[in-house]
Amino acid sequence: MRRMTTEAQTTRYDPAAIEQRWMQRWLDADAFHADPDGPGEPFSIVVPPPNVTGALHMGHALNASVQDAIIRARRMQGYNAVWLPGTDHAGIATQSVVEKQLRAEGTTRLELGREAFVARVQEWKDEYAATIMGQFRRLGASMDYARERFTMDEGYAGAVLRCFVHLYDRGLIYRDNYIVNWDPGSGTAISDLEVEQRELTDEMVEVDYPVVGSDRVLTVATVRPETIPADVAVAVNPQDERFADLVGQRVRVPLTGRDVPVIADDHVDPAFGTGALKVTPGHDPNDFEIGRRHDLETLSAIGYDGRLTEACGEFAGLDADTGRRRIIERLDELGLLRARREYTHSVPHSHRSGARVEPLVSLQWFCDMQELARPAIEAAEQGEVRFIPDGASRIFYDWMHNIRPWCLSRQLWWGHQLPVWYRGDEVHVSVDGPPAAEAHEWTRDEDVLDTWFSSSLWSFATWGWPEDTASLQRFHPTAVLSTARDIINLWVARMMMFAYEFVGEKPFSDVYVHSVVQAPDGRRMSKSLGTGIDPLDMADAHGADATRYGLLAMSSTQDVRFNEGKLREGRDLANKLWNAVRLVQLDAHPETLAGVDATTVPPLPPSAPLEDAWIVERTQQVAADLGGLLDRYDFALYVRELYAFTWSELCDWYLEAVKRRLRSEDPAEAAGATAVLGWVLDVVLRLAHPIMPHVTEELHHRLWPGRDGFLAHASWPGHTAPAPSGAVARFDVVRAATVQLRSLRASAGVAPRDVLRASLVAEGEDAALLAEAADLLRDLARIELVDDAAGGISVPVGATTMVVAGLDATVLAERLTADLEAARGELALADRKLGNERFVQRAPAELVAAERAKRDQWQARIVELEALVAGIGGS
RNA sequence: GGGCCGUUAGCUCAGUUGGGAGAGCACCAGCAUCACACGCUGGGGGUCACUGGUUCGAGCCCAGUACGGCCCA
Repeated sequence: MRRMTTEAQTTRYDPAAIEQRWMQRWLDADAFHADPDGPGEPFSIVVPPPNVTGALHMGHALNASVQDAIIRARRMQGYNAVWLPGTDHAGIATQSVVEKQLRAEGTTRLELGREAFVARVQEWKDEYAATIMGQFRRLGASMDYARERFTMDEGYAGAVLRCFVHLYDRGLIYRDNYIVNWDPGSGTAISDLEVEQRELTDEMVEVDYPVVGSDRVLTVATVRPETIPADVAVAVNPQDERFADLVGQRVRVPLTGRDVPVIADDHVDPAFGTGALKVTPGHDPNDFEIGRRHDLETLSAIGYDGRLTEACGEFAGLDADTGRRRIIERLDELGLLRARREYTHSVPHSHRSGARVEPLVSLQWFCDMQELARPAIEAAEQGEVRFIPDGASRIFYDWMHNIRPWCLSRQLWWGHQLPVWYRGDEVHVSVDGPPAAEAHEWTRDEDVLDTWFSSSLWSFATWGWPEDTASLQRFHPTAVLSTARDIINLWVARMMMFAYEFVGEKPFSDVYVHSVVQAPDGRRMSKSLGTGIDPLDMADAHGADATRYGLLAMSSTQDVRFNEGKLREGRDLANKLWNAVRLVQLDAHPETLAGVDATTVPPLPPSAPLEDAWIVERTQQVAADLGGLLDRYDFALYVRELYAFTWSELCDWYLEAVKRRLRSEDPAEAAGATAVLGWVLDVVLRLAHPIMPHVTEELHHRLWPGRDGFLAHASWPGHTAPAPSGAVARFDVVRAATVQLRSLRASAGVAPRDVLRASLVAEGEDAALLAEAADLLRDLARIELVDDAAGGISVPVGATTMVVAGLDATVLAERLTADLEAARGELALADRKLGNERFVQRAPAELVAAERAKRDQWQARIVELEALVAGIGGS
């Protein structure tokens, strides 16, 4: 790898040029390709395939950041790491957007015909899949792009049909009549997911149903009188004494002359309406269930065109709204209308067309799920598949324990057409269809499979199943699936069921459920409300690294509000690293720098400067911490510790402390400083790389132009936390003293550039330590230690006392008096606690002892401060 | 209507097994200090939603209330 530039860096990091250039280099070098025969333990991730409907949103960007952080770290750790990309055909959603496009062009899919329409959607898919992959690359996602899959590509489509046939042969897939969400706007059935509830004000009417063989009437409340012609029963609650004697009798359905039974069913709420419910299994999902329980027939009053059917007699052909008004008028004329009033309720509408959903019964293919669910439930219970955070498993169990048959067929053209053919009453199910000789006699089922059916094969079909490929052998099961909570049941659970059924093993070991990124107002980001924020815009504004950093910093086990400030924090951190490297480039000892290696802790002689011993120990500690946080999927803490260490320890303290030696005339001193500083930066860049791959790769090559290969392939600095050597505690004493002295100077109004003379008067460990650290005090606190600071004032610094010249006595007295007040407050607190007998008796002994020590320390401190204040006052 | 989660500084959020609250941003004051003004130094700011309980001790455990969000019906 050649050095990219020889001139000094600019003072501000500009991600725009650098990010795109590195992704191109990685791709040109095939840096993210993993071969099944490659070295290392396999570690694989399959991306949750985004819908080809549109572009990536903030949730995708967060998930990509999570997966890339994981896969990059594992790659550096020596695993044979592979991240497989791909997209989902998203049947209903994609068909809808293309149909909308056709409408704008003045045509429809029906005019186009199935073949031409599918070709048209394919064009859309090609365009959007390319866009999506480009967006992943823009974010720095280290996917094995040559492995890109699509849920309808040739091999995958074959796998899908094979699964269907297998489940059919096992008797788990069957055909049945069922009520579906019919969207009259687009002329198809739609899934529950495509339905949204809207509040509407309709009219609730009460209608008399005469009881047969009696002069009584049963009054029924309904908002859909136009479905009366399809009534097959009237239901009351079994506990409802008002109607107990009517159960088992028959009533006459108005307008039709048909008699139907009065039945008792728990579903009926006695407090709702009149307490009597007209049962119309053909037009209401709840009624459909009641119909099944009571073995009722299904009639149809509304057709697929949204108009009243022949069953409605004189009203046939009217649209539902007109029909409703006319039927109410007629009921009124007949004297059967008892009441009418406004009624506000939720009404299902098509998310796509906006039309009011018409529940209708039709013939659908179903899959029985109970048997498939069992191994998946056991896997979760036995910890073979783990959910992180653990709470996500409850969503899984709730659904799996109450699993219902899955309606597989969709009345769409975009998707996997069912491998089902009909000839009269005969049904043929196979991957290849009926024998060629009689092919013309058979008609293929028009419907396609629910998109989630094909998604359920994603963990294994992407590696080439049903072929027994090397990749499948090596990379399945995958290591972790990172996904959103709302598709745990739709997708994750089904992947588990299918993996056990078809490949006999789990699809993944861990399921990491990431946060939902909400809009800044705390609600879900919404396109229609205009609260969506495009992650690619953020990458353009702040850099992809900053966007990744920000999203991971926001991530949590809770849902989170989007906070652009966190992205700016990432941008600032990138800039901080950039400038730390700049300092090294300007000042470091070149030959020494070239010899640095992150995986080898630099040896420190016993005489090594305190700051070196401190930063080396802290760096190992942080490397160990971060490794653990990654294993626990705690990305927010990872990012926070990385930031805090880089900024508040490495840059604020170590760089400031080491500058003097770095620029020393003495080559040995400069080399010693470079060896440690270079090593720390090498480690930090590696630890930051999974979060901020571009800037770290760039800086790595700027610092070490002689090194071969990418930082993306460099070894992980997997240091274990060293036993405390005391260096950290000792440096902390110097650090605390520095802060105290700076604070004193500031409150005394001493100009920052003025160097104050000071002498140490006290004995003891800390005094000796500060004496040794004279250089640090001068550089960091601008305090020059001298033997005798004539005319100085005594001030407490940590556990010792210094005489500092050049401080204003009055200001200092105010300051010390404030300290004294605070100390008295602390003493009072400790006294109160120790005065509580029950605390002394019941609290752990070491805690009581600690409290006593605290009290003694504050007491001594007060005595000292009182003396100092008196001394100043007297001078 | 059912379930899950949240409420901590002006804002966005941390807070591991209960032992006297932290970060970033924002704010105030100072600094053109030779890596960085996307910076440096110092500083102010919290009745941990509310009520009650358990405990020597509660942001943390328990019960209830209010408000907000998400999922399901």
